[in-house]
Order: sequence, then structure tokens, then C-alpha cells
Amino acid sequence: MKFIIVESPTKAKTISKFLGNDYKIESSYGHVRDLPERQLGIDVENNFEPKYTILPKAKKRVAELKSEAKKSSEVILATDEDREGEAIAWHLVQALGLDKSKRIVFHEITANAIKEALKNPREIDIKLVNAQQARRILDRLVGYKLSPLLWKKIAKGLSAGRVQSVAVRLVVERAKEIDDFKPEEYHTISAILLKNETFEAQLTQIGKEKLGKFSIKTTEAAEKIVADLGNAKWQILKIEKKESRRQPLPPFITSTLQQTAWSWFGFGAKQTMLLAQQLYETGLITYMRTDSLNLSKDSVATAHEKIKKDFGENYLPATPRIYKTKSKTAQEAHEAIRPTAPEKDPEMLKGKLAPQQFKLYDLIWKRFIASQMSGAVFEATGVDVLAKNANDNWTFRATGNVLKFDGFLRVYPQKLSENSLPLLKENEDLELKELKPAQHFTEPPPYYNEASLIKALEEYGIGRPSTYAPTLATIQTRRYVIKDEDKRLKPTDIGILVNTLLVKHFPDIVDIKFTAKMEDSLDEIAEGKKEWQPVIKDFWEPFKKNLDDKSVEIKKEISIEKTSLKCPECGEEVIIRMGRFGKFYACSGFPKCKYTAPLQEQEDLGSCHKCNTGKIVKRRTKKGRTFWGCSNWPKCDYATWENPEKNKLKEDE
DNA sequence: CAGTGAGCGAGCTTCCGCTTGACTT
Repeated sequence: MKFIIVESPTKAKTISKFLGNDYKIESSYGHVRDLPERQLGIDVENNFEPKYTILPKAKKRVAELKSEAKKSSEVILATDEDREGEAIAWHLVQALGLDKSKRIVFHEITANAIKEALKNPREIDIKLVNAQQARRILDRLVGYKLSPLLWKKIAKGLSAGRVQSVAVRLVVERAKEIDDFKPEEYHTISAILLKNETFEAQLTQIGKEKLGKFSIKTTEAAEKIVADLGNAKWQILKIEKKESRRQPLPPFITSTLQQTAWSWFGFGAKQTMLLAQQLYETGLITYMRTDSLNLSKDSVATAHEKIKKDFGENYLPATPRIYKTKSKTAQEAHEAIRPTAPEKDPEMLKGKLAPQQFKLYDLIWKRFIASQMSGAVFEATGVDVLAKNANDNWTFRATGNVLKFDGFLRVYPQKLSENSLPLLKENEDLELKELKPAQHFTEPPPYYNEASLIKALEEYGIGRPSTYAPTLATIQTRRYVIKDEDKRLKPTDIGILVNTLLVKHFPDIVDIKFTAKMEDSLDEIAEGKKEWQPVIKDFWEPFKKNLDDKSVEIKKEISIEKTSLKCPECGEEVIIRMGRFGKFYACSGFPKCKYTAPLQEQEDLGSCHKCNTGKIVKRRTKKGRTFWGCSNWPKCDYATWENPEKNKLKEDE
């Protein structure tokens, strides 16, 4: 009996379908060893020797795998072909005490690919493992050294890290950009013209002068132009027609799936991943944590057949579309996210899936099928209109965009501006119906939301498919960032304070390019051009020196604001302090008087049934879960998971 | 089922990246 270990149980199940009874296949459930949680676990004095321990969660699994390995004639490690996958394989060798093992990799899960892989085993690539160790150790050094500095200088329980701190930085800086934004006024003038039907044209040129966005700055200037145009005669000057094509978007990867599920359905990153996991486990889609745009040949062939059958030959491009990942940091261990059986219409699954699962599957299916369809064809028309009187002349422009062939849009609709123009001829006279001047102001960039922040992180190469959703959760449980009622991400006082400290004193670490530079070094390790220890040493020594300097230089941040309130318990003055959850009211008589109160007025959700004097208020556990408790806490300990607003609604009915 | 702050000094918090399950919501 031969024993194959992979990292995911679903992958194990799929592979076992292709192999006979000679093979036993089990999964490790991800990493089995890691640095210890409660200590640094790196001997910085001794060449950064890492101290690995079996993950507490993986203890049982490791024991089971170990006993299975003993019974087997051969152990084959078939984890993903990337940095983390190679490291998982290496850690398995250590954790299971394997003296002999084979390493195989395959790029797609098909009978042929697996059989080929089994014929060509190799050794574990220790250079790739070392690149992973360097990544792991660097992240640990940054996280476990910077976080305690924040505990000392700001408040306990805070955290900092290569990924989360940059995510917070982006949110903070975007908010500042919005605060600092000065709207700029500009004006446009459009003409409603008639030739059988009405159409609209925009002023683009006065005499020989082409207008820019800010050419008309004031209402007075706009009104003058409208007045000057008073007795002008209108005529078509020129008509240009050209065909434009729009190509489909590539199939989904984790980040684009999260973004699109957000904009189509309002699903959060976490929710999307949960639903995708369910679809993956049911065997409906390929793996959902991926940064690769690759598609198996089989899946493309099936898609083409399906497209030909359902829509006809014109909906197929001349040659199959191949998508290449732009991202330099992509690890390409998997395929893009696609339906495993593209021939199955989503409609066939409608009753069988939960509504949200169906929505996501339908989206993934459409995006994949569309990615293999022909482009959409538009006819774009540009019309120059000349307005002329004795004194001057003005050029207006109207544009039309008419869909001639829908192509992939038939399956995957996109927001497109389609507008048609009446049938027009050059030199034709037109009748002016109305001149419409309009005042506009430039607008600030939007706040980030989960989807756009993930997009930004991905573009900078920060974080991985498996961590986008958890990172978003972390910066919110730390309360560096909060989601407002429109799900926009805004920084909190504590988020701004932590970010300011990090940007001022550790600019290299929270530099947006830090991860990209790290990745370059990791590549050199993986290629064997560098050893991992010197790379870590080059980072550690200046970092350590800075850390020591800063722990002396930075004064503890104590921000206190006065208020005119008096303490209800002792009559002393009430002040505003900054704690790990942000600002709060505290008695200035501390530590004699321990009175505190939240800064924001809490929403009253009814009175407490236990003590009758308290109000029910929304609260959160340390882990971030919402519950409802009595405002008299700790005197009254009433608490519930039930949302009292829901009960109230029921009562109202 | 839960909060903050000062300083004393117990004991504790914290990273990123792989993967799912069962604290029951």
C-alpha cells in the first residue's frame, strides 16, 4: 500500500477517484508545524534557528498520519507546487519522522496528470522551503517585536504586522485624502438638438480653442457662453463611425471573486469564501484560494463545446483565450476559479443549492464561460456639430454607442453606456431645442470598502488569497478600522494613532513596497542565489537597532481631553482618555474612583428585564461577536445573543 | 457572553499563511 498525503480533504477525495486500491490518500489539513504561539520561537543569537512545534490543532492528525505512514510501503507527498506547499511537505517529513519519502506535484487534478506525476517523483526542494522559512521568520520578527512596542507605548492588546499594518495605512491615508479634499468647480454646456429625434451634444471647442475640464470655471462664464450662442445656426460638421470591440474579463481568482461578489450581491469577503468553500466541497467549482488564471485544456474544450451548442459558432473566438497573470508574486499552484463541469448550466442546479450558493455558482459559471467567448462589437459614432453666428463659432460633440453583436455579454452582462443617435448626415441643418449649462464639482476618491481594499492589497502584492478575508477581519476586531452603515471602511482614533506611530518610526516596515522587496529576496533564496540566514540578518540588524532606539525615544502616548462633565460617582471632573478600544470617559480621580463610560451615546434597545433600571445595549465580545447586555453591567449581569430589535419587530406584528 | 486608565510587577497579549470544523449563532 502506498500512502499519498495532500493538504486538503477534498483534494484527497478527488485524487482517490483516479487511483486504484494500491493507494491510500489522506490530508494534512494545511500546515502541521509552526513557530510556537506564546513565544518568539526564533534564536536570533544563533543564526535565527527557528523552533518549530506541532500545531495544537494538528496533533491528532499528525499521530494518525504517522501510524498510517508506518503501515505503508511508500509515502508520497503531493502538496501544492508553491512555497507554502513545499514547506508543508518538508514539515510533514519532520513531523512524521519519515526517513524515505517521495515528492510529486501536478498542475491539474486529472487521471493523466496524477499518473504522470507518480512516474516522475523528485526530492523536496529545500531552497523553496528556505524561502518559506525566511518569509515565516520575517513575519514573526516584525509582528512579535512591533506589537509589544505598541502595548508599551499605546495600549495593550494591539498588534502590528507586515500585512495588516499596511492595510490600516491605506484606510487611514484614504480617509485623510478625503478630509483634505478641496472640491473644484467646473461647468459644462450641452445642447439638445433636433433632427427627427432629439439628441444631446457637449460643447468642446470655442472658435479654435479646445476646452478642457476646467476651461469654464464660473456660472457667469457659462451664462455668457449661453448668451453668445443666442442666434447661432446649427449644422452637422462631421460624422465618424468606427467599430469598437470589448473583450471579456478573465476567469476569477480569489481577489476578483471577492470583489465581484461584493459588487453584484453585497457579499462580504468572509461570506464569499464560506460559500465558495461549500461549492468546492460539493465538487462544483475548482479550488477557491488561488491567484492563477490558468485553465485546464479539458475545461476550455468543454466550454467551447457548450458555447457552440448553446449560442452558435459566432460566439467562439478564433482561438481559445489564454489568460496570463500579471502579478509577479502569484504562486500559480492552482487553476483559476471555474466550474468543474462547465457543461452543466446553473439552471440545472437551481433547486439543489441554497439561494446564496446558487448566486455565487451562477456568477462563477458565467464569468468562466464568458471568458472563453468572442468579444462584443459596438458601433461608435462621433458627431461634430457646428454652431455659428456673425461673431464666432462653437463646436459641440455627440457620441453614440450601439451594440452590434453581444458576444460574451450574452452571458456576462456589464454596465455599458449604450445610447443611440438619430440618423444624421453631414452638413445637415439642426434645430436647437435647449441649451443646458451645468455646474459640477470634482469629487474626492471614495472610501475603501472590503472589496476595494482587497483589490489594492492584491495590486501591491500584499497578502495572499488565503489571507485577504482574515486580514480584513483582524483590522476590524482590533478596531483600527470600522465599517460604517454604508459598509465603507473608516479609520478609528486608535487606528490613526497606531498608524502615525508606525509611519513615523518604522517607515520601512509599513512602506507599501516592503512586501514586494521581500518577495524579490525570497525569489533569490528559492533560486539558490542566496542563503536565507543572511537575508534575515540584513533585515534584522537595522530593525533591531531601530527597535531599541525607539523603545527609549518614543514617549508613552497619553492623550487626555478635558470635559465639563462631573463624575456621577464622586463628583470629580470627567476626562476623555484613549484606551485600546478608542476614546472613553473616565473619572479624573482614578485610581480612587474607577468610573468609566463609553464616549458615544449607546442606542437604547429597551429596558433590562432583570434589573428594570438598566437599558439593553449592543456590545461585542473580545472576539468581536455581537451580543446584547444591560447598561448597568457589572452590577447587573443580564446578557443575551438574541437581537432585541428582532423581538421588538415580532411584538409589533 | 463585557472595556479601556497610573505604577507596582504577576501573567498575558501579538505575526502570516496553509487548512477545516463544531464553541452552537
